[in-house]
Amino acid sequence: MMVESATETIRTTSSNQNGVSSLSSQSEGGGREGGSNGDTNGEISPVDLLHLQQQQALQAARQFLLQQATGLSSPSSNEVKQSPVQVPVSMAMMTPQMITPQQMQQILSPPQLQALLQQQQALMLQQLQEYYKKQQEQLHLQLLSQQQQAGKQAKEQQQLGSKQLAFQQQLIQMQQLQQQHILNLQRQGLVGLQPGQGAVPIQSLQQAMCPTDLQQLWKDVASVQSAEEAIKHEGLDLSTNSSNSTSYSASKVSPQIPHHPLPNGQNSVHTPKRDRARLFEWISSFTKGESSDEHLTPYSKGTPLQSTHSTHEEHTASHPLYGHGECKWPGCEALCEDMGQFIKHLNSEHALDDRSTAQCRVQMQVVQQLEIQLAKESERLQAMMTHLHMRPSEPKPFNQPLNLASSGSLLKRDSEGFPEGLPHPPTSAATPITPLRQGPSVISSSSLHGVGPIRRRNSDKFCTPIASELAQNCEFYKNADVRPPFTYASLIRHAILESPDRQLTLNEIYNWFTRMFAYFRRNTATWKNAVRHNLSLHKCFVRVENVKGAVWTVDEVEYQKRRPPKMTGSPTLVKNMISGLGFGSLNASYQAALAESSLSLLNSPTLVNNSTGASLNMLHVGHDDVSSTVEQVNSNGSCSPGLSPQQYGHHVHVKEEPAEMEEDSRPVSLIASVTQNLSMPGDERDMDEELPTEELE
DNA sequence: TCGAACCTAAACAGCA
DNA sequence: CTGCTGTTTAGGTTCG
Repeated sequence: MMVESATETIRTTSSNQNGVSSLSSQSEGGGREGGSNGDTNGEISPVDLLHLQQQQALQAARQFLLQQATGLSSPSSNEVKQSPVQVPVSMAMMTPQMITPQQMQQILSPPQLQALLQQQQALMLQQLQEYYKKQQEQLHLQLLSQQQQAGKQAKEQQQLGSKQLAFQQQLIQMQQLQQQHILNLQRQGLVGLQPGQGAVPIQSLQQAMCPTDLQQLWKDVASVQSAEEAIKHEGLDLSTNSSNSTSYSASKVSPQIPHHPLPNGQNSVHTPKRDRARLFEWISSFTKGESSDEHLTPYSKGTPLQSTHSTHEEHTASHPLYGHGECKWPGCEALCEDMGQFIKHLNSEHALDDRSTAQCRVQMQVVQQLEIQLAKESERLQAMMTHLHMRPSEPKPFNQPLNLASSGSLLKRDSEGFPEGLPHPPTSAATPITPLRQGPSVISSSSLHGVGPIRRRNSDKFCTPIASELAQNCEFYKNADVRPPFTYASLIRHAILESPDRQLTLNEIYNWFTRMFAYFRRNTATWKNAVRHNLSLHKCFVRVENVKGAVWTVDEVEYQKRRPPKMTGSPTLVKNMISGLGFGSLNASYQAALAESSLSLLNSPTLVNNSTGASLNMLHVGHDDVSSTVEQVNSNGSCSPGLSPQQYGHHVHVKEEPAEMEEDSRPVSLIASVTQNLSMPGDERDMDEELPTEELE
């Protein structure tokens, strides 16, 4: 996705600004120039011509690089439209160290980078080939014109013949040189791929983009420049030189310098002097911070780096290119004892020359990629937030579970059905999303309550166990008028289990709701009715007549049984959960969640062995482990610790039983309770599937 | 499409 | 009579 758009960006930039045609037009200009030279100065020697051609070639190649870099700094409208958050490269170039290779490695995924680079490689190679082709045509034209001249002047025929021969030889040499150059670029990764070439050596880009490699990459750029210098100064002799100096492992990936043209579309057949002057203008416009300041993003604006840089970098106490006693120029790492030495080093080694400029361009490219990536990620974030109805302007809590964000009803399946049993993504249990949420100031809109119920089972099912979720977000729910992502049943159960005696009166349940959740401080009639409804409806809630009145308890077995663990939703999740019992390399919080999940899973009747008595005991033990250990650990601490494990599940099916009966039934086994229950014909709820055998089978 | 689970609303009864 | 508690029914949504 990102690669697509990135290349698209490049393409649009190129097409908009004559990127592709600039080379050809340039070579055409060069051709005309060479042609006129040939016409007017027939005396020009082939060697001079060749030298001129070479210089033109070098100049064009350099210009080509410059155009790419310049094109980056002037994003087209498409780019702007495409990535509103995009940061202009100009200011990034001022502080090349702002985005380190490590950061780049972190942000850009290797496949993305690789694909992008390959695209750019292909494009660049294509253009280079095109350029060389033009050069060859040019030479042929000149040859032709010379031949015509020769035809007119038969007198000098022989001389010309030898001249032609020499010229042709040089032409061949020139072609070899060009091929060598392309090959050389390919080796260095600057041009890596023939356009039609499908198979690309898949190398680990991550490895390629590790800091050391990036440094090497910088050095490589420098070597390219050196090679070009060599070409310039040594004429034809460069081939061995450059290829040797750039013997570079093909497995390395160098950053591709895309072919962005000059923004003004100028042809670049300038003399080197003029080119440098323009280059200096171009760079100094950044270093002076004139135009770049308006491009500063909130991220970079006002940072120390930026501020020091925008003043006068050479004279500030701290230099963005200087740190830890060494030069931070990409690929340099020269040790400088003090700032003065560094300044000296900077001025001598990183003066305004082709190499530094090329490095600047590469850095710009790096920044550009990062910006594209940032824009993409920002877009994604926006889309996600929009999807979750959590636009940044909205004061809704970020930590709000997905389901309740959309409507504001209780979740359909909560941790109750898969109660603390299922593993949950570390979103709420292990990962610190919490800092992102907005906290107590969050007051939900009326839409939260006005809209009908929207429940999502899945998130409820596999997300957070109520205990850990509540433990983590206790304060949040207390203050934020946000509907908790749990079912009434799970909340009631949690409230009861959290109580010292694991039993609550209805009013105490009400109080727990209002105490724990700001949401339940209004619309009391509705949710209280729902609570009562749930208490009555679910068999897992057992009403016990106490001396002080009726209290409600939880039949954990029934609760677990109530919803058989349908793990169809995420088999791998279950698998991982089970395999995660080893708790190998997970972090502590997630281990806790896993432990909770695993224990709960063990409690699940479907996973327990089927022999009645043992299973029941096991059930009890395991279940108590979950409830007393996990729940208490994970709850917000209000649980009373003094309860014996056997207290769970003892009040099973004592509904409508007299209080003393309940008291006596405490030590009684579950079987006894169930048997008792069987004798109650009125309780139909307990009749279906309540037999112990069924329960355990 | 169907069933399960859940939510909401409401009717009703019993009791203090 | 009122309010609380508890039960039951009905209708709706969501999801597998």
